[in-house]
Order: sequence, then C-alpha cells, then structure tokens
Amino acid sequence: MAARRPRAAAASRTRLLDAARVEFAARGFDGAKVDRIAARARLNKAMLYYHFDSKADLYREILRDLFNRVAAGVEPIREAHAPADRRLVEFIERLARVGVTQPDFPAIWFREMADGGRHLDRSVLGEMQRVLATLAAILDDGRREGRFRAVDPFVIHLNIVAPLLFFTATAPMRGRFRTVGPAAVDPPAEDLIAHVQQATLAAVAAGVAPAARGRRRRRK
Amino acid sequence: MAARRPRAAAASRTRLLDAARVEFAARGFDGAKVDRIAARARLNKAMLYYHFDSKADLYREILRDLFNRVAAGVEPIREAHAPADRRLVEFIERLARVGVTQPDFPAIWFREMADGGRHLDRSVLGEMQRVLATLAAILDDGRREGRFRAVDPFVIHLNIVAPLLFFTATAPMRGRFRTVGPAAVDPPAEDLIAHVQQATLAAVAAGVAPAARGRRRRRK
DNA sequence: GTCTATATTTTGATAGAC
DNA sequence: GTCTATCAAAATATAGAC
Repeated sequence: MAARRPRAAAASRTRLLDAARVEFAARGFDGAKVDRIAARARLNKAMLYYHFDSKADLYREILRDLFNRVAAGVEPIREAHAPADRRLVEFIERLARVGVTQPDFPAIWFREMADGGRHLDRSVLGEMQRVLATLAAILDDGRREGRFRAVDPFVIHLNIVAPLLFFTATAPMRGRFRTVGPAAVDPPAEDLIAHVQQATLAAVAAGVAPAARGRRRRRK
Repeated sequence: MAARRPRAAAASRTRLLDAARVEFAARGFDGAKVDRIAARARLNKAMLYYHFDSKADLYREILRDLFNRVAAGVEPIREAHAPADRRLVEFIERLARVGVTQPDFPAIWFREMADGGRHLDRSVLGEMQRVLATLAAILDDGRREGRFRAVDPFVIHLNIVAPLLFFTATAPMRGRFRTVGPAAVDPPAEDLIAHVQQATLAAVAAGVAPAARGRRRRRK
C-alpha cells in the first residue's frame, strides 16, 4: 500500500533526481547532458525517459523540490512564539543553512536568475513567495511590537539572501582568488552570517532614522 | 597607422564581441550557439572562426573585457581627494552603475560563479582583485582617519555587491513574481542603492561596537 | 575579409528486445 | 523496469571559392 511504485523503481527515480540535481547545478540546463545524468545514476538514457517526459521536465521537477524545501525550512518561524527580532535572526540562520543542506541550490538559483527565470512555473514562484511572505510577516510583527520601523520587505530580503548565496557560490573559487593578491578572502561562514544578522537588525530597528546620507532622494 | 586592422574588419570583430556578450549573458556558455552569435552580428560562423580561435576563446575575451571595465570604473576613487565615507558611498554608486553601463555583466558573472569560475584565467582574477583592493584601500583610509572601525573587506564587499547584482539580475522576473501574491517586489533601484549605502556606512562606522546579538561567536 | 557548403561529433529522444 | 541499438537534429569547426 505504501508506495504505488515497486521499490526498485522508486530507487531509480530518486537516483536520477539526485544525479540530475548535481549535474544541473554544475553545468546548467544546456550544459547538463542526459547521458551523464543517467550514468551518474548508474542507469542509462532510456530509463531517464521512462521516468520523465523530457530533460526540461526533469529539471522543473528539481526546481520545485528545491524551492519547496527552502520554503518549508523557513516558514515555521512565522508562527514561532518569540519576539520579532529573535525570529528575524533565526530566519537568517535558517536561510544560511540552506546552502549547507541543499548544496546545489545556489548554483541552480544563480543560473535560473541569469536565465531570467525561464523555467520557473507557477508552482515554483509560489514557493518563492512563501519565503518572502514569511519575512514580511516577521517584519510586520516587529513593527506592531514597536521594535521595527516600516521597511520594504523585498529590499530587506535582497540584503539577506544575496550575500549568503554569494558567499556559498563563490566558495569553490575563493582559493584561486587568494593567490592573486595579498588580501585574504576566506572569512569563516559564521562571520558573514553574524554580519548579515547584525546589519539586518540595524536596518530595521525602530528609532534609528534612516540616515539621510549617501544617495540624495530621487526627485520624482 | 591607427589600427593594424582595416576598418571593416575591426567593425566585424566588434560586432561579434557585442553579439557574443549578449548571447552568452542570455544563454550561458553551453546555451550560446555560434550560429546565433554570428547571425546577431550580421555575419556567419566562418567569420567568427576567422577572428577567434574557438567559442571558448571568444568567451574568455569577453570576460576579460567585462571585468576590466568594472575595475577601471571603480579604481579611480581610490585616490580621490575626499573623506573615506564619501568615497565609500561613491564606490557603491559606481558599482551600482555597472549593471546599467554593462547590462550583461550580472548574468555572465552569475553563471561564472555557478560554474565555479571555470573560465576565469589569471588576467580576469587580477581585474577582480583590483575591485576588492580599491574597497580595501578606502576602508583602510577610513580607519586611519578615525571614521571606520576594522572590518573584513571581503565581508563588506559581499554585502555591497551581492544585493546590487541580485537586484539587477532578478529584474526580468520580478514582473512575473508579483502576480503570485499581494506583496510588491519592485522597489525603485534608488531605494535599494540608498539602503546598501546606509547599511554599509553603519556597518563600518567607528564607535558603534558590533552588536553582540544574533549568532554567538564561534567557539574556536 | 567574407561567404557557401560540408565534415564530424554530440545530443535529445525512441524502438523494441528481454 | 531495464537495457542495446539507433535515429534525427543540432552544433562546433573547417575547406575552399571569391
């Protein structure tokens, strides 16, 4: 009763999904080859096409799963019993852990952005929306609690997610980078995460008027 | 005397480079097709191979040029006659303008990161180093002026560059994203840039002890 | 310098046996 | 469910005429 599919088949399907995730992350949609995916799953092309309609279909399935895990990872904080600032710190903590739990996520997401979101269907967009909605809810709670000031959730979101993903995504090349000059470019992940947490708290904290420095307000 | 190559040839080469930059940005190295590049340059494959050794060679040439422009754009601020905080704001301003001046830069850079820097040769790594060195110099001056505290230049760099590039890179898909939920996700670029400037100034400002909130220090 | 025509390889996808 | 053999369509790269 448990699964509709026989055990062996399910294992093959899972192996194909795992192999494809690695391959798509490392090479991108066009760079990924179905032969390599099948080989990595210890199977062959024909099996891939037995389980999936096409290369694109397989890729979309992976996208959905990846973003679903991210959304499911942060959403519980929305309802947690804790002051908004602590939940905000936890939100960042969990997002940072995504790069560790789902090591292929950054590369796949980077490529998808560069593609202009070509493969994002409604379902994937919905998962992304869950993440942003979680942050927006925390920020809103904080404002009602008098801890936060009114801010644009998307701007805050960018300033959290972007540095974290960049840090993870540049990891493979930071070693080579260091050889060019004297500057060290490999801070421990904890330092970066702590910085993002502090900077975010400072940016949303109530009472601190957003400094009028830097860019002058746009005229219109 | 001016150029070694006849004018027409130079124009073709430039057209090929322009076309290739657009194609590589939109589709990635594997997704880009030499036929399409040639067609976009109003030429044909044979001309492409007349001017460049291979697809990879053409791509590397574009990478070099792109990063060179970025480095050249920010480096002058290093020696500018102005207090460090003003130069820091200007540094961010110019980096932000890169996405406008070089509209293909974000996508190409995103893909290159996802590739683990596969195509980055010494020359490109050197250009990247110039950008980080410029920021490091400004931060160092600020510390000597008593305006800034000691910070990790790379951490600061990540928190500047990542949000700016993410903002530019997600632009093509933000329209579709909005349709999913009620939250608006399209702040004007000026708002994001101002936020990054303010957040960065706050993060490096002297006298403000880095809040001990958020993550506890790592043990080792 | 520029083109057409073509060689060669690779790739996504399928047919059909077991 | 799994495999081998194969097709048909691209794709990179080159030959050779003008």
